[in-house]
Amino acid sequence: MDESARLMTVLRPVRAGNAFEETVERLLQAIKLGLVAQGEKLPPERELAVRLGISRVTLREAIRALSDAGYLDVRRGRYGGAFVTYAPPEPDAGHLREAVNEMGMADLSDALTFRLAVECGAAQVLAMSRPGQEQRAVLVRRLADVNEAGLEDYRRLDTAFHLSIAELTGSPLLATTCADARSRVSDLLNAIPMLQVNLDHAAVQHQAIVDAILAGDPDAARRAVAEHLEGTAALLRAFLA
Amino acid sequence: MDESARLMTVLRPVRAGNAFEETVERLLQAIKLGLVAQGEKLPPERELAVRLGISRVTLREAIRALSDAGYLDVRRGRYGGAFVTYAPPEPDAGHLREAVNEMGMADLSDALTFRLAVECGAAQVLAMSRPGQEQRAVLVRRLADVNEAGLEDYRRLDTAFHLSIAELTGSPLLATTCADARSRVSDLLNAIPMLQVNLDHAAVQHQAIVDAILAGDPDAARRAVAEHLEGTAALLRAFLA
DNA sequence: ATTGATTGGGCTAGTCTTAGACCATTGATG
DNA sequence: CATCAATGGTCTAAGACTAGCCCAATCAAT
Repeated sequence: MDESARLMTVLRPVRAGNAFEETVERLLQAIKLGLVAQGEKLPPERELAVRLGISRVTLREAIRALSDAGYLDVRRGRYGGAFVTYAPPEPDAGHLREAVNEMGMADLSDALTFRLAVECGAAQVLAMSRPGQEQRAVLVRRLADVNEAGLEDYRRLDTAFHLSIAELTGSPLLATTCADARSRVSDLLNAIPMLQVNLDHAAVQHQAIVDAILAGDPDAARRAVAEHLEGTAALLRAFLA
Repeated sequence: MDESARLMTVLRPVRAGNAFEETVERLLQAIKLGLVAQGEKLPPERELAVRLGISRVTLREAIRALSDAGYLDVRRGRYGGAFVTYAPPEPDAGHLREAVNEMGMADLSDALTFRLAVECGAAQVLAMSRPGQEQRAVLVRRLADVNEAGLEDYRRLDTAFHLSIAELTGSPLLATTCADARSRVSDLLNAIPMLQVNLDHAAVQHQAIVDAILAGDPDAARRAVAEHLEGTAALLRAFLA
């Protein structure tokens, strides 16, 4: 934990891969977070390439790879586009072990710690900021969405709820960081079976988070998020054992 | 705050610039955070290029730019290297306004919010983790370093103290995120005059942070960090007005 | 003074990436 | 059924980036 260790932290690779690989990751993030739901399509290639700051050629390579991997269905012509075909796999301990083996235990622990820190931080900041009527309404709406969701939409709307907390702080940096943190564990979360007991428990914890934020109580918000995420982490560990 | 807004969050540019620009930013981060102090030198080009995952040509362009801008002094031959010549400018309201104008008020607010969230999150996580003897010793050591620092070393050791909290959580993701958050405001912080009153105040707050972490009290840790950073933000605002 | 190891300086051939133009397909609409 | 706008498919020339190699400078050790 000396200076040289800190130097290593900052002098890490400038780029996580080539443009193609990074683009695949980014699109996969949008898909797995449910930002483009099954049946919907990505923006047109020309527009998307501009948004991502890459050439159309590179974007098309990435889309081709995701299409080959079964995440997208690309259709030509007017009203065509790259349609999302991905549906999260059925919860299963095998998938979970597979996902954990792919990332390694160290990275798993890193990802869970990271998520805990940034989501607690976001909730706390939002609670401190005394959100206005409009923001409160969005938060309550997202909570209701999760509670009304069927099993198919649950993960997606749960993600939307969690991300909206960071978004409502008004900090784009915080929003993208929370999205990043969430996407690092999304495959793991998808592997956890959705038992009614757990969903009920989660609903209570979600309510506690919203209550604390609406009450402007950062300590309670922090605690509620920590409890919720620790609960999820415990489920993961139990399911792994 | 609807789905399309969330999509924009994720479908942002894949790369923040070309390899040259990103490399300049990264080196500047290491320099401004004081990870390579004045008079010290960067690792040799060949080694650094590997660490940063770029070619030596691109690295050399970046070093050249920083050398031209007065941050580095490059010397050839054995025992040569790229020596850091940068010293933070004297605190001054002019510098501050300049820095703020460069980044814009929206980005400033974003950066401050971001830092508040991630540093509070890190402190909370560390407090929850019940750090071992060795970690506690590092934390106490860093605190002592700040308190014993002269005016010249204060900023650098203050940075080291703050970053060590994130590092001690054992999460590389969290450590790099906190380093990123800090570097986004370092120019602003450098512009604040170091009055003894403020330093004394900061010392008390630093102590409160360490006490809370050592006591394993995440709420107190969160509160202490929030108070400390809010104090800094208040100084900034006051100095801007 | 000579040597040798270490480090920055520079060149070249090849690959990755981009910008922009043009082609092909689709399906709603008149 | 012909049209047309939106969208994916393809090609090319130019620029960005890389890997690998060799040169030049410096200075401690001998």
